[in-house]
Amino acid sequence: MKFSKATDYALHALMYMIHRDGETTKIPVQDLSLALNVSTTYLSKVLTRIVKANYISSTSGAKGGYRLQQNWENVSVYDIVVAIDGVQTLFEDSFDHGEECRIQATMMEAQENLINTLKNKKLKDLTV
Amino acid sequence: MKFSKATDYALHALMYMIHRDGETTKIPVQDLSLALNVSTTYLSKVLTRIVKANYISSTSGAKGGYRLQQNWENVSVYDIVVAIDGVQTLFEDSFDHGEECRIQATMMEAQENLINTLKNKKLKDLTV
DNA sequence: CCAATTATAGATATTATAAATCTATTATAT
DNA sequence: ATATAATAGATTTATAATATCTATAATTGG
Ligand code: SF4
Ligand code: SF4
Repeated sequence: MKFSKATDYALHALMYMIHRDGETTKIPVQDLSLALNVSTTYLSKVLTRIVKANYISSTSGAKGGYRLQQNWENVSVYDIVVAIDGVQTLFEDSFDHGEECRIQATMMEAQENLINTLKNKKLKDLTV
Repeated sequence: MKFSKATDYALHALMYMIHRDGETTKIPVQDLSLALNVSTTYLSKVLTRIVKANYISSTSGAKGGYRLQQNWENVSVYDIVVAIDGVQTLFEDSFDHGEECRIQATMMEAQENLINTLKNKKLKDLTV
């Protein structure tokens, strides 16, 4: 019942990028790594997932780096969580007696509330 | 971002006890273990935490076993989660820049929503 | 008191997963 | 061509959850 550190790193890297230059400049992982105190290789691996999910872009080579996409303002915290950790289920029913079960239903409801909260928070909201 | 299996087992054991006899009979872990298909030793270890939290009682020796407390109806799903896994934080801030941070605040809010949902579900509600 | 039954405690082992590193490769600018 | 930077894949390390094992303590009934 814990978010991964990778998600933590990703969110912070994004916040750093947002505060730095918006979507104008390419920022090498080196810079982010320094700011967050995380190894370049690991952070790069994490950010690659955000690239794959198309919330940031990347360019290799000299003067390359990561850059926010135009749509960044509408990306939600949940989007990032999913990009990093995939779609998670809070509750893994060890037995599963079917739909109408109250334990399952309760956990699902709790999970929905959690997810909706995170869906409703856009990255932009985090900057205010 | 997952509830533990132990919590799963505990909830199911409790449901079993509730459906069996309410708070009248002592049920040996053997029975529960059989019903849930979990080893007696492990299940016992899990249930001991529920005993410690005072939601069920236990008596050793022949004719012993676990029994619901009078107050079981008002025990919430969250109570069980805490009894098993302790108070958990969904988000471990790797850096922590303080109170006013929006990332932290968002995660806290999401966590609160999750917890409140589980607090509002009593074991009794699960039987309906 | 004795034997059977049952929970508990503590140590240990097993498994699973996340976190991190390392190496090699590919892409780009100058 | 060289330096820079991302990516991929393999591998290692760390951590926590899950589970088992063994010994001990408590209770019942004879
Ligand atoms: S009681 Fe509900 S949660 Fe438990 S095994 Fe059955 S379906 Fe799953
Ligand atoms: S930005 Fe917020 S979440 Fe990130 S380290 Fe600072 S306080 Fe923590």
